[in-house]
Amino acid sequence: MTQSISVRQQPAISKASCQHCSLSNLCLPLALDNSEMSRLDEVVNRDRIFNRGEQVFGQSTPFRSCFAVKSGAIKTSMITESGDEQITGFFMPGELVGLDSMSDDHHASTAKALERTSVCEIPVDQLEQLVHVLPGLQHHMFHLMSQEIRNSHQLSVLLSKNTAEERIAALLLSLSSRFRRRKLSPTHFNLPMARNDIANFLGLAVETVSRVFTRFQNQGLIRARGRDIELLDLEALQVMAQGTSQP
Amino acid sequence: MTQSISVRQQPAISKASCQHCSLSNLCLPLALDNSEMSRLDEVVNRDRIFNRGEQVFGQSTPFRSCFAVKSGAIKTSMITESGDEQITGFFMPGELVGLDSMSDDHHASTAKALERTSVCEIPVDQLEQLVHVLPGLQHHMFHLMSQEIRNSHQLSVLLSKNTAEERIAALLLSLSSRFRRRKLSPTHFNLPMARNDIANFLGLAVETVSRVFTRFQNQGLIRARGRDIELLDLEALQVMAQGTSQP
DNA sequence: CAGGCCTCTTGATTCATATCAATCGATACA
DNA sequence: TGTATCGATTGATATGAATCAAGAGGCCTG
Repeated sequence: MTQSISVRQQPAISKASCQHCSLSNLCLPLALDNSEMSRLDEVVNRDRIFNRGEQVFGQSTPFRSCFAVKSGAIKTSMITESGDEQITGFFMPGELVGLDSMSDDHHASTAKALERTSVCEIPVDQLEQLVHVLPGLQHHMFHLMSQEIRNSHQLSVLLSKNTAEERIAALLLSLSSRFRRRKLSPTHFNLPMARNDIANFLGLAVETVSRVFTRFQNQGLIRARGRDIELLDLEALQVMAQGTSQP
Repeated sequence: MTQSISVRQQPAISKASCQHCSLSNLCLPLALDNSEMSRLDEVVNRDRIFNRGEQVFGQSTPFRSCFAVKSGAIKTSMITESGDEQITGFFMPGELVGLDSMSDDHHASTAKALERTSVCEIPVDQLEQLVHVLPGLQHHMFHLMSQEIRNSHQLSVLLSKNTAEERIAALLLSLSSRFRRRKLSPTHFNLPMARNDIANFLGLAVETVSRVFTRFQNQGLIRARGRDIELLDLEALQVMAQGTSQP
């Protein structure tokens, strides 16, 4: 039996300011000094809470704000005209959601909380004004958006070039490095999302995801008990993720 | 026999300025008034020419500039560690290439000319400064980058949810609307890219692309002679592109 | 004008993964 | 406490597109 004491994220004793937020070195404040940070503080709508499954915004929602994840996790997806969902990203604490919507007056995607999640809401009109007086923030915004493009291209590569095993290895490693970034264990963590979401994101059937997990387990690459995941052989996973196309 | 007089794009009698460029209503100047445009003019490196197959930049190139396509066409791709290419986008006149690289000091992708192509080079450090004094341009840059994220997400949807036929229909329609935007015929145009590139971009084998083209032709949806394409039934293509998943 | 080299097309076979079907376990529910 | 519901797993079968193989049509080059 594993300890089943749920290690809930304490909502960080933030005095409702970026300065005191434990994520300030990951999130937007990363690019700012203290005085600049307080400018940002003024426009941020702190601590909006969403329960698992609740929608942060939808494709029909007018676009007013971006959201920084504070705790929990969010998935974004596009719902096609024929009604099915394609998950386009998972967002963890310190990451910014909604950057794909800045080219329109309504959101380009739907964002849902994967678990109980708290976010900081950042109104875009105020963000744009702020960016205008804080060159560092502007640069950082370009950086973030560019990163987002790159991630998405990377996803395209995964979807069109890689096998089921390679895709799943890549996802596990991506999650791992994001946990590491937050100074959490990169080898033992809880998946914030269901198998279903993984399958959808990676363009696979749930059954395939399940099979690959058990295969990985039999090969001694991981240990998986539901959402509790342990990566036992990072190197092997890295090799796997890269794909070995040419002989 | 079709007229084989090649309708080469005249390099627009641009007096080397955005004001006189025929693309000013599509490209960056879109967001600017005349005085602002001349500021942009000062930083743009005009009329760099690349022949078919030549590289505009590569993944190892230090990132200094974005490029606006003036005539011709460009493909961008990511080369994976295992050495194979995944095309991430096609860029036509009036479109901006290189936005995925603003988060790093080297390019995130490789850009190659698909045919003889002229581009305007825009040094990023100067662009960032300019953006800082021209709020309209800043807004537009956010818009463009956001659009790029959206496009890429759209590609992911295509790759993971749609059949070969649906993907190809979608690509043809995307090209069509981009020709329309430039006031060219949306139903009769020359593909700037080879079948190979289409296949790669859409995550298919060349043979599959070829087969789908002939199938479409037999169904009376298109007429295809090599790169010369005529869309005969836009509506049917639209229906096809959306995919009919649920019964 | 012939030869060589691409690009594109067409046909036959194979394979990875989807789909269909059933069971199991856990959590929620009343 | 039993029952309904949902998520995950496992097995059997079907299939869309890849791969393998070969030929056809252009286009350049010597």
